[in-house]
Amino acid sequence: MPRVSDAKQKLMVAARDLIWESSYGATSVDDICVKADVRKGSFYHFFKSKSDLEIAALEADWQEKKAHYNDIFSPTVPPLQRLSDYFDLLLAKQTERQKACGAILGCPFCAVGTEVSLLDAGIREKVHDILGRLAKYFESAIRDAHAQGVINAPDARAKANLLIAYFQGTMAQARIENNLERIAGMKAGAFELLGVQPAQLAGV
Amino acid sequence: MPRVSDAKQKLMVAARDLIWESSYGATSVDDICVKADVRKGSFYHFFKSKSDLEIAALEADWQEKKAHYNDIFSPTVPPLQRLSDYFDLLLAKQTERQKACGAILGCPFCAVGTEVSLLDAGIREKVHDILGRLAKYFESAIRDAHAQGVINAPDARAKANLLIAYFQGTMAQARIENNLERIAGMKAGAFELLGVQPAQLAGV
DNA sequence: GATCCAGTTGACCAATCAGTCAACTCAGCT
DNA sequence: AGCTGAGTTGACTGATTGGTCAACTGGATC
Repeated sequence: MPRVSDAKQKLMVAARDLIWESSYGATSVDDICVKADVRKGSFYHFFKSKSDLEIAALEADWQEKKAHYNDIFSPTVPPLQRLSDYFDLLLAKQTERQKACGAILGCPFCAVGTEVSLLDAGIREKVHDILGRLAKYFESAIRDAHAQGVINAPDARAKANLLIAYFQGTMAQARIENNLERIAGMKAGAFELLGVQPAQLAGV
Repeated sequence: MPRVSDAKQKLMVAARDLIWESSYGATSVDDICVKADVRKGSFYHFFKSKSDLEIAALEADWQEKKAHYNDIFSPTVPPLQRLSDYFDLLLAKQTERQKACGAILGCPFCAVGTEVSLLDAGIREKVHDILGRLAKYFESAIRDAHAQGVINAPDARAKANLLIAYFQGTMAQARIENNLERIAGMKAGAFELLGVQPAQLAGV
């Protein structure tokens, strides 16, 4: 197999960043190529369309995050600690991005999903799929927390849906308002939503 | 003042519908003009840019909704009844739209806000402003409910933020998943989030 | 060193984009 | 009747869009 190329990866990273920092519709294939330092012909050698690239880029983005999430949501960690660690990581990442590009970007999956779900079924399904995977982490943490008696959530799935919706809504608000405080306050909001007693939070 | 024209209104309605049913970026000025049956020159007679039209269309959309909301959230209505009525109206409107265009569209303000908040400061501020006005309805209903002892929410503002975030997140999910059930289940989720005792819901 | 082929290149295309403009229409006013 | 000016019209522009293509490159295999 002659020639090793990192053009495909560079295109996916460039697409993720540009689309996150503006939008899918406002990001052109040319923009992505320039940022990735890859010529247009190479773009269409690796991806059959802009939509095709975005689907691959979303999956690659998730795969990268998944590794961290598997650590944070490890069953060896107390369930409320998992959620606390997750919100800490999220705040750190958003703060980092804010420093780099001057704005709060929110959730890259939800943002593009909301934008193109009525235009591109492939992207819609990919985003739906990825958000479903994220929900699984929340669900098992909630189920474990209920089993340990630190929260009352007989229906873990329903409670996870509540939490995920609150989470996504807050991320959307943070983006629209360009307001990091929304994200900073999310941990407290999540624990309030879960009905966590302050006593349970000692050391978390 | 010679000639009465409804072109401006027709353009705003067409823009709201087209952008809601696809996206801001994917909706062209030509599309809007065709749907409104107005020529391009007239468009730029009334609005100085596409962004300018969208800002006006968002405000017009809110003004139309505001009248209904003032009825639903009237202080003469019991506070939990207000919320219940609001979620009923929301479900009815989304169901109606689904029949008309075959998809769940979610919140028109949040969708466009998420899409363009990093590209267009004018639209971002308008969306931010409108979502803030909506939050006021929730806040006062929650404050009244707390005062009457039917829920426990000493900080009505914080609880309203929680509810609004859940609401917006659910609407985004409904759009991404094209799933009416998310909206149908939102009333129950909202009351669970508020910690409403089932006994308080008799007749609601 | 000939062959192979994944990867690269940049010119190219038709379609579409937001926005412009000068000419035109027509109801109300004097 | 003639003027005024808000509203209308459709052709037009230059830039940009997503996508195509034939020619080319260069490391690996035989």
